[in-house]
Amino acid sequence: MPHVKLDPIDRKILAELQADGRMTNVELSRRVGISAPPCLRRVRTLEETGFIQGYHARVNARELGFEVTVFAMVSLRSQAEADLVAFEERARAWPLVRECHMLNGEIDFILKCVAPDLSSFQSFLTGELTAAPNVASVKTSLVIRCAKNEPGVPFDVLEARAAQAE
Amino acid sequence: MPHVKLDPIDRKILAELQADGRMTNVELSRRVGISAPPCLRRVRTLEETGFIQGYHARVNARELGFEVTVFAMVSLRSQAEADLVAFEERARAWPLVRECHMLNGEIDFILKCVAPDLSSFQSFLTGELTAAPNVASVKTSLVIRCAKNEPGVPFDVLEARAAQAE
DNA sequence: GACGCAAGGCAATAATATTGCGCGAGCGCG
DNA sequence: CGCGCTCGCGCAATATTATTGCCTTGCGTC
Repeated sequence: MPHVKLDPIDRKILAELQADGRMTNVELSRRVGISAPPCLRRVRTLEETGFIQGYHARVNARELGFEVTVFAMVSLRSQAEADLVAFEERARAWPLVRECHMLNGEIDFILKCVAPDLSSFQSFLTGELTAAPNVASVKTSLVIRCAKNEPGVPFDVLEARAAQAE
Repeated sequence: MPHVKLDPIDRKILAELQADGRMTNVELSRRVGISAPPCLRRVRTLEETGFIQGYHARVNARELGFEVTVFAMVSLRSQAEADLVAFEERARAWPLVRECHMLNGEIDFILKCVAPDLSSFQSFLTGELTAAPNVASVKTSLVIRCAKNEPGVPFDVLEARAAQAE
């Protein structure tokens, strides 16, 4: 059931919309080489089947006053499934936490956080995160600068693999 | 120059477009409470001033065959600026690396990587990353599961601060 | 070769984006 | 106070785009 086969046109559509989510359907159809109506039908299908999960504007966090990005490495006391889930739910409820990934190894979770400034992050850290139940230790690293930020999928790698599959 | 003042309508526009980047301008104007033409003019201004940096479709990496996400913590031998920049440029060129952040503390960089499977990640790890000049050590953590992934800005926090500023 | 499906294109229509223009509110100054 | 300026809104007209219906084509099967 997983991995319904996509043809090269579908992959091109995904690549184009990942790069520019507001491209008009006319422009998109031109780029992928078919006319507008079937192109739109493909896009709708990709949305319905979950290949496209949504569209978002990327906003400039710094300009909006979120000067600080921090990665927090969290270790828990108990790794029982119920405790892991409890922590995940807590993480989802914290607005400053934008991502929460469960990891293997020493560290149980890595959180990507944003905050207006260092002091508001620190009050979150001491008042909420380290104070949360079952949290054993938290190590934080401040982001000095961001050299690359391209969430999504490397479509060039995908195409290379698709060519292989021939 | 930074931090031009945005009014509540602008912030609402940003919040709505962050949540749904393909919303039509008429729907957006309805939600923020003004008519379509001035709403579109505001959006254009937000784009030109860099508050909106782009629009992107969020695609399902797993469905596309990228089963593996890994965080790699990289330490360099030299932290001279030229060497940091050299590493950043290398990171930008690796397709599997989707994010590269420079950190304070022990670890110099954290990379967020995706790969079709573990073996292709490991070949990247041993063949490219640890083999790169100036790389002293790399510690990797496999993502078991993702509990939260909402890149962007918490607009509820932003509104709370804006209310404070009154 | 006939049938049926899947996918595309064309043409018409509906919806949306975009532009031009006039209006009224807020503001600084005489 | 009142003039005149500016800014941002809304309305109306137009251009562009999205969407639908329908026909055609290619292809695999029987």
